Amino acid sequence: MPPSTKGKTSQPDADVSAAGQVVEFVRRQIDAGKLKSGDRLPAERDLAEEIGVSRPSLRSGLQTLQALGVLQSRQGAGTFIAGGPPRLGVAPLSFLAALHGFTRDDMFEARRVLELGAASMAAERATSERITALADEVAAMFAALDDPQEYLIHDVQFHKAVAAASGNPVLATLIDTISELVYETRRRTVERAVDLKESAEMHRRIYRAIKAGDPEKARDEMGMHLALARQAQASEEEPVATAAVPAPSAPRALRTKRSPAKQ
Amino acid sequence: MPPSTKGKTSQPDADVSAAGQVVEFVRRQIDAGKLKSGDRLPAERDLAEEIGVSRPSLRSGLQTLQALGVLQSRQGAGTFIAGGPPRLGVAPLSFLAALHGFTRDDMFEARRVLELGAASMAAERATSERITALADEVAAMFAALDDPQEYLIHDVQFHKAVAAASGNPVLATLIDTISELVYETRRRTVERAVDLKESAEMHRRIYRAIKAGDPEKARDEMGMHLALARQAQASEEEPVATAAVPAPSAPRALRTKRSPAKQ
DNA sequence: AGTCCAGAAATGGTCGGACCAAATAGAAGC
DNA sequence: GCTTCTATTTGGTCCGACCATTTCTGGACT
Repeated sequence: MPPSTKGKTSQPDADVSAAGQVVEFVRRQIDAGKLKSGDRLPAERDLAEEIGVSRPSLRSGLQTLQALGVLQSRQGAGTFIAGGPPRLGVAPLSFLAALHGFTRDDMFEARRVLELGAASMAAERATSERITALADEVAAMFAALDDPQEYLIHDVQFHKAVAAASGNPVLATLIDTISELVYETRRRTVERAVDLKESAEMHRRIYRAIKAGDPEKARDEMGMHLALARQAQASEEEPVATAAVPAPSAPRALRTKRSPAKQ
Repeated sequence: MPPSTKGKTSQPDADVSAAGQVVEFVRRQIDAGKLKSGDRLPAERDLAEEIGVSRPSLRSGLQTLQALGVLQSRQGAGTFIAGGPPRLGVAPLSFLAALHGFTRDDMFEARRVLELGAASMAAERATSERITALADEVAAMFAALDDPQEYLIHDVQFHKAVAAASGNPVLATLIDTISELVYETRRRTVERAVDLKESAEMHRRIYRAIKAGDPEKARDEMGMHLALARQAQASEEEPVATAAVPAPSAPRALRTKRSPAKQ
């Protein structure tokens, strides 16, 4: 058990488990530029041999990477590095919320902080392309005043566009993730939220502030908009807290397997 | 299209894969309150039978949950729901950064947005306990002016305390995650960062603004502090690719700053 | 009686092989 | 040339076995 023979330059993150080796291997390939977005990995059987682990172990590692959103497997086709825009899964946050009782207000507030910052930064440095994208979404919103479903799509798109206009991909990714989580809980109650005309006007004011390069105003306008949005959302609240699953299925006997000696 | 007729809270996300069933099963148990932080899951062999999948498939699902930070397994002991404070792993963001070329500046900027919001919110609603915790950290920092390592610990602790004082666990978790990622890359170059005395004074000013209940001032002070911190950090820049692999130094244009289209 | 330790049991980790299902590529037929 | 069908590739699932670590248990020792 020589603790030093591992002369590798690896971080203290010395996970020597088989699955860990796989994760680290892929990570190295990515860092070295040998694997990039959209690339296809070797077949599992080949990769397993190359890394020096069994196929089950390899799959264990790939499973981890898949959970992290790094990989995506398609049966019969292969395993690929995730493509498309940077995306952080909602699962981690969602589980965290369920375990620690994060409320929707908490989520919304965090989103508010992020979006306020994004709006401010967008006003400071948005490129003309980004600003055009914002304008397009505002126009689409006004054009969809009589179609709530369509309106909502462009509402979301507008906020994503603001996040993108901030020029910071980390911020944009975080906003996307939290928004998705917040949005997930209200999908049903779309229409009757607020007066769409009023809402569209607010978005237009945000857009104008960003275009004018006024960070404070952009932040304020976004703040007002979110305040109203949250209020509207709160009015349709329900006890959607953690333990609200309405008995999805039979009251299965769960604890009857083990020996009764316990407890 | 037909909105789920039932009042079910289940998403349209109908993953019927074996691993998916496991994840969903655990999720339900958590939502229903049958599993909570620190609890121990049944043995793999029992759980597999209960859910109705094979053990390999069960392990696949557990692997996913482990990657998400929901579970933690200990050989010989069992599998447990993650305990302790809410924590979001750095792995997802870290991989995303490696894949999409997020720069350290991007990270720092996102952190800045979050911490500014947290400081502002802390000033608005921090409880006396939280404020006391802040005071303790400030005191510890002043007491460690001659011990950079110790100082850094309390520096980090102070920022975590501010995040906690915001009263928003989502925000606090996000800040913790990003901070960890930012710190991860500079652990080595600790001491020579800045004048510790000056740094401690800045933290004290942040603390005072929060205690005084002045959101704008708290935000400003935090902003000034972070601006300086970033500047100091930038001065010790280096090729900080994640792994110190010899790396054929990919001639790709990946390591460049965000020159295109920005600013 | 209390304490300590070795062996047994429980439990997660790894492995090899086998078969199934989906997707793709290439040959056969029109 | 185009379509269609088959064969190969590839990921998904399962079984059974064995290993490594931890925990429990029973007995021996003080």
